Amino acid sequence: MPRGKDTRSGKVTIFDVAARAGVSIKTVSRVVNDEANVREETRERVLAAVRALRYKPNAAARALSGNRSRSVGLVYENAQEFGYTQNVLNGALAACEACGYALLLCPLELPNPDLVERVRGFAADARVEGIVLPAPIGDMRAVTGLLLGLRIPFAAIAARQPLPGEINVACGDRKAMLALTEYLIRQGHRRIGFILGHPDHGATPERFAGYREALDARGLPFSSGLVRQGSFDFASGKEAARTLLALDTPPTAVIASNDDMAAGVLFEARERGLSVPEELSITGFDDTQVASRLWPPLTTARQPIAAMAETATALLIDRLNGEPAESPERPFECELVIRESTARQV
Amino acid sequence: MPRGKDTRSGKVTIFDVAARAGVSIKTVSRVVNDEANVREETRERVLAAVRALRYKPNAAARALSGNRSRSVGLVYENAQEFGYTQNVLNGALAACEACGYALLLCPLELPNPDLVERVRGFAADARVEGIVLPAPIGDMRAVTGLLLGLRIPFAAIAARQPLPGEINVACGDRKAMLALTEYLIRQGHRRIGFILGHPDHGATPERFAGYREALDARGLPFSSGLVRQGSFDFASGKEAARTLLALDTPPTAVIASNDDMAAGVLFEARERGLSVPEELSITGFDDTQVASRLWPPLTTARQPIAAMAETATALLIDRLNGEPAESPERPFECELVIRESTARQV
DNA sequence: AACGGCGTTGACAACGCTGTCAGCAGGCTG
DNA sequence: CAGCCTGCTGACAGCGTTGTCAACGCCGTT
Repeated sequence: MPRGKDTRSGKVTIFDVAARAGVSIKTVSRVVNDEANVREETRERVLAAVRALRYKPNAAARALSGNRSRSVGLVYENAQEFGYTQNVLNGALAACEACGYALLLCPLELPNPDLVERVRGFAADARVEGIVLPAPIGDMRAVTGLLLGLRIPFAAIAARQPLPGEINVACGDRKAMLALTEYLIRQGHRRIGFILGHPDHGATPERFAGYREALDARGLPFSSGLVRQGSFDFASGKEAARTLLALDTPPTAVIASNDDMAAGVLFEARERGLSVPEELSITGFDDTQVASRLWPPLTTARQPIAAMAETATALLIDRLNGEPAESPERPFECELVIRESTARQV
Repeated sequence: MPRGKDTRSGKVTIFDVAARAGVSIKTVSRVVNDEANVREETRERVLAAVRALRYKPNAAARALSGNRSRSVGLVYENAQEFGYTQNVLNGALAACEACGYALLLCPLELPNPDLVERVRGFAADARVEGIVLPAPIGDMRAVTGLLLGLRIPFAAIAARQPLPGEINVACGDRKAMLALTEYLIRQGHRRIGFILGHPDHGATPERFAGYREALDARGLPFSSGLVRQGSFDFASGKEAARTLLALDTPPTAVIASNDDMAAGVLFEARERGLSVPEELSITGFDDTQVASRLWPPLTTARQPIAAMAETATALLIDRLNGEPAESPERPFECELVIRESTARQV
């Protein structure tokens, strides 16, 4: 008598399904895993049994037997500013759910001297098949090198220097920043401050390039005195604004490389009693949740972060399943969002 | 010859450890799982072998054999406002990491007609041993009833009606709101608006009770005309403020039951050209990230959400391991945080 | 008629661990 | 001194799947 005759508990195994469909467990396995070489009629008989018994394959047994955990990891920077990561998380979860994968999280406090050991431990403990690396992690050679050595596939989101052959999903930062800057210029601004993002992020030079390109295109002089280094967080935006607004001839507009820093600029402007946008125009980038909740709501560029994360994760899972997954040729597009933090300069 | 002699691949199994330590695999298992009845000297020999070989037990095999997945689920409301959930997530992850558990996520869009099916599917697919239910999920009978029926242990965070015998971790909302309200009264405010939280949240009536208690204690009349229903999100706070500020004699201060709604109140005040705090004092609750990034930064009550989530998760895992886990007797304490969104009423 | 190939199916052995139970000392009790 | 308990250890059988390989029937070919 075959195993698995125990009907009282909620545990339905592959034996129960096989018995009901009148086939061997191997055939059930084939059907459940969508393998070839099963007669159509047999497949349907098995599927009927699966439905009738509400059979769910046991994940642990699958993982053990097939040596595949069906889970991917998300290694992310656990910053106070969570808007970006929130979107990444939603996108990655959506892709995992669609493919029947689990998502395991590995928050990172940066900078972190034990970075490599932490990621190594995560990969070993969690036995993830692949890892999603949102910016700036995807550009950290310590991490990507480790994963390459461990032969753990990964997918980067918005990496600056995507490794050849590895998945990377980017978006048209440069183009969007160009449009954002041109918009300010059309509004009459001539002295436009710029706050760079975190130097490790791939998007940082891209966005800066868009800014410079717009100045060139409109024949405005570039002045490095109007550029400040930031690190994508509120505090760095505030600090950058402090020195920009203390200039003898301060800028009439400030572009922050993301929304969190723009919030810092806005805060600093308030503290100085500057009215926004009348005396200072401010823009962010990303259109995360914070952008529309500040007052005035931020003019910004909407980056489809969740969609990018979903695509990256889906591509990663494809690759794990042996399908040739190429990074999308055309990057995702950003969209200009004009709100009330910017005004015509008179 | 025993199995597991394969040294070339990175896979170190319990057999390798047993061979090196000169014991049976069962003894290695005992040591790794901290079971009793192992001689101290044997234990140390095994531990030495574990370290030398960098042995990590195979999670899938453990799960299959022991019928324990060593993972817990987090079912949460996937709202735009993510500050609360961000803190819950961090706390739950910390507890899981400390105990060697994995955390699986189940975001919920609320309201959701397929709620029960979704949670059922999550529990079945993910094979979690237990589930963490942050507010307001912990008060949804559809969910708790399902889990009770499935015999899946759970731990609630800030449930209004904690089920007897089930874990619930709460904090002194009422007391903190009382202090917050008294602070405003001491500042000279006499007409204080109040925006209720989401009716399904346990904290909502608690916070409201604190507000009323403060009015009573100070001999101020309670007027239901100064109370509005909200739902803990930005938009509901803004809408509530709209009707409060349109009153013939509008309040001089508005208490929002959380920071996100306070952000909405602030936004509405700005749109109406009211200066904060000069013409209107505003307070939030929770002290999530947004509170200190708005301008002016919010006076609020700091709720130790991450610590509560960590405690709830740790208690849940204790219970899963057969240890009698009681909800903490004394609730967590909130702390008043005075910032610039409130001022003396002259 | 014999043969090879292909599509389909099933028997059986892993996968790496934990649970169960039996065995073996050594000390204590009657 | 027998008998028993207690502490420690190991042999072995699962756990529920997938991978491997053999077998079968049917087809077309030689």
